[in-house]
Amino acid sequence: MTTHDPGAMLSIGDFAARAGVTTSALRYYESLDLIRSVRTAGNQRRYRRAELRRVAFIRAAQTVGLSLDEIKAALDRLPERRVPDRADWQRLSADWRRRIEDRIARLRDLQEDLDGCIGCGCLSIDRCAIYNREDALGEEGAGPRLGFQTP
Amino acid sequence: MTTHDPGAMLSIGDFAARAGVTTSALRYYESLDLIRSVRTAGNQRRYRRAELRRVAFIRAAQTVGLSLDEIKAALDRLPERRVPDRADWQRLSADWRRRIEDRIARLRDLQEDLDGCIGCGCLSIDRCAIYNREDALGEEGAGPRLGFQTP
DNA sequence: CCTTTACTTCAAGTCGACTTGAAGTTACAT
DNA sequence: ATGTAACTTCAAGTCGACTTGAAGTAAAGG
Repeated sequence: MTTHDPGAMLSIGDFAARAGVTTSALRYYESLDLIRSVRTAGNQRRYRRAELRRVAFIRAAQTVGLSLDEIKAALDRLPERRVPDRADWQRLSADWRRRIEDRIARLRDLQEDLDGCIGCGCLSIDRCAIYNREDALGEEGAGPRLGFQTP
Repeated sequence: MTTHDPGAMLSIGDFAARAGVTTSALRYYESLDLIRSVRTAGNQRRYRRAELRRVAFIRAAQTVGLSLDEIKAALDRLPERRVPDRADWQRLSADWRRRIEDRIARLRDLQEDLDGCIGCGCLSIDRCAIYNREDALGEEGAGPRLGFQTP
């Protein structure tokens, strides 16, 4: 901690500690315009407490499987001038809840199929429900194919 | 298709087509000992049809968020000599179902929290349930932090 | 026999989300 | 005033799961 002035803006170290992320992650987020900071006379970053909410949103959104690009798109819909209020966040989180529902549904499907397909040791792979679930993979660029699809 | 002999082993191209993955992915899986092939006199790979089930398992497991390392661990518990039977696969899938349940539970928690926390626009980030959900992140090596946790 | 298509290996490239390191600067506590 | 912890930028490294490309070999159809 640098100072104890209650109303002061936070240094990157303090902010990172409160946000539960590393300072390098914060700089990275800022480079992507996900969060903002102001600078001191000596060029150091200072954060408003309201930015904590943005970071919280980013981390939570990530655990639901959103990419930083998608998160940026969501955050960009927040008002520039005023501090986002309850209604703003609610608009965002509605979108989000649909995603969670979606993901849960996918997992449920997979689990149901487990009972009837791979679990049964069947050989009819071409007709296997699990197997034919994700068909639109392969053939388009580099990088991990699976691991987490953000549909 | 190379030949129409019904009982023949499959070339990598045919196998890939049936499995719905690319040939390069198959070679990669083989390099990790996830699947096996035999070689022709001319050093080309030939696959038994039973291997299709392994690939189906791999792909399905990936959609649930397992890494290839974890999948290998699971597959290594299958018998070496005989072709895996219904009981073998069922033993595996039981383990698997627990993982799916786990993942669903996590998402449900997150969704519940959404109703009370970020959605409300609260400022008490330090007490926020979503925010404090994933604390054990940061500080251990490179690579993506989030995106999908395989706990 | 010849041509095409499919295969072989191996090294290097790719993507997202950061981290790490180097070289230098600022701010706070004594 | 000074030591040191915290900060600055920028380039390069990392991880998993593949893909891409080059250079060469094999197999099937005509």
